Amino acid sequence: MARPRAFDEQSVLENAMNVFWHKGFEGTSVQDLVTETGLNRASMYASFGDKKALFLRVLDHYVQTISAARFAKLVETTDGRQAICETFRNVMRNGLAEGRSMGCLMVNSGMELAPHDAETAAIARQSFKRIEVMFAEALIRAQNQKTIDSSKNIRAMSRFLAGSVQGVQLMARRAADEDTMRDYVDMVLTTLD
Amino acid sequence: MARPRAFDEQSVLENAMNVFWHKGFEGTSVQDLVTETGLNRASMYASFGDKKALFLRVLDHYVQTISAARFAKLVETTDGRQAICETFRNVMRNGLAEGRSMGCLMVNSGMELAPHDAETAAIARQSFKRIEVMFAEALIRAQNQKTIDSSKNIRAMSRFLAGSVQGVQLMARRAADEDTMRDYVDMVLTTLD
DNA sequence: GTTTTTCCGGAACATTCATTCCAAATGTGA
DNA sequence: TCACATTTGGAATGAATGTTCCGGAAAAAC
Repeated sequence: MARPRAFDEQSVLENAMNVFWHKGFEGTSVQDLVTETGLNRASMYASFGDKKALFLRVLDHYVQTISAARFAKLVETTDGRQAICETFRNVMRNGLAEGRSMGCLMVNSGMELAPHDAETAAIARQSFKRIEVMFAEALIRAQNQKTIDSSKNIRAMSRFLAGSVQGVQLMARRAADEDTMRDYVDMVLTTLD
Repeated sequence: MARPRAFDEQSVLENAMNVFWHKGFEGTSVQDLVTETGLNRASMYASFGDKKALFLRVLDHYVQTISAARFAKLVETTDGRQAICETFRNVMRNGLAEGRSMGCLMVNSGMELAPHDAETAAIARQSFKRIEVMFAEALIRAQNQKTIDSSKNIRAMSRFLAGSVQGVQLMARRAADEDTMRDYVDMVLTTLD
């Protein structure tokens, strides 16, 4: 048949993701991508299309790997209240751990591109909605388990929590100190009482 | 003496601010600035230095005008609790009003540049701190006025409120719908109870 | 070993980028 | 009115941008 690809698509996406995540879309040049992925220019265009197309692939990859891992506990943990608490702790821990301030690629991209790029705006909006739904489901579980009050407004609460988790990502990107983040998260979680 | 300037520095800064605010630092080209300010290329470099220097001037201008106006009620309103509530409503109203999704230039810039640019990172951090202090002072007032419980931890609360106000700016930039923003803000304000 | 199909390396492309330069224009003070 | 100091317009700079193209390399199938 023909010569097979010398690169692994997943690991190329992984590397490209790190560049975009760190530098943003506009801040990343095609040269950066070539250098960091080790992939040849021509191969990149042949396999992924232009910069924008690659970026969208990267965004998808981010959702399926990083984002999925970050919110895994939120859907898996049967104890609804614990699911929420652990998710916030998880996001905070990640934010502090990732050496250079990264935050969340989806939040960053939404902020940078949403105003000019309808495509990215739609993806970010959808991503936000999904997180909102996950929180809502955890809240319903918690109400059934009697660990949060039944009078709480699920929709308002889930919107609040989804917004707040983005607040944590924002602080992480700006490399806020640990104390500030911890105070913020603790206060968010008091709304469950 | 010599030929006087044909432009007003303040209005140039105003126009430049709108461009940076809308498109971000990397997304804004010098050509954009020239076109939008109507100022000549040479005059721009002579009066403001390079792109980065102009950006820092713009950031300062933003703090002194937009940001100051946005948080005016927070320091002026003697009723501490009302000051906080009105500030959130104010920020939300601005976020919804500014046609194209803008958010807050300081938040946007912090997200975009903080990881690579220490100068901007420091300015953003300082700006965040100032807001935190304003909330703290309003909270203390409120405690003295017995409109919030004296057992509340001022430092944690002020950090939470400062973080949350940025959450609102984030939603505004991503053009979240009004209902979602309102639910979010209402929930933030319940923490005062 | 030849053929065939794809991939890879790197040069080449036009465009845009931030920045600089210079001559002409301009208004002020003498 | 004249000379001076500074701004202004626009061209020019060179580097960096995203994208394409082509000849040679590589590996599977015959």
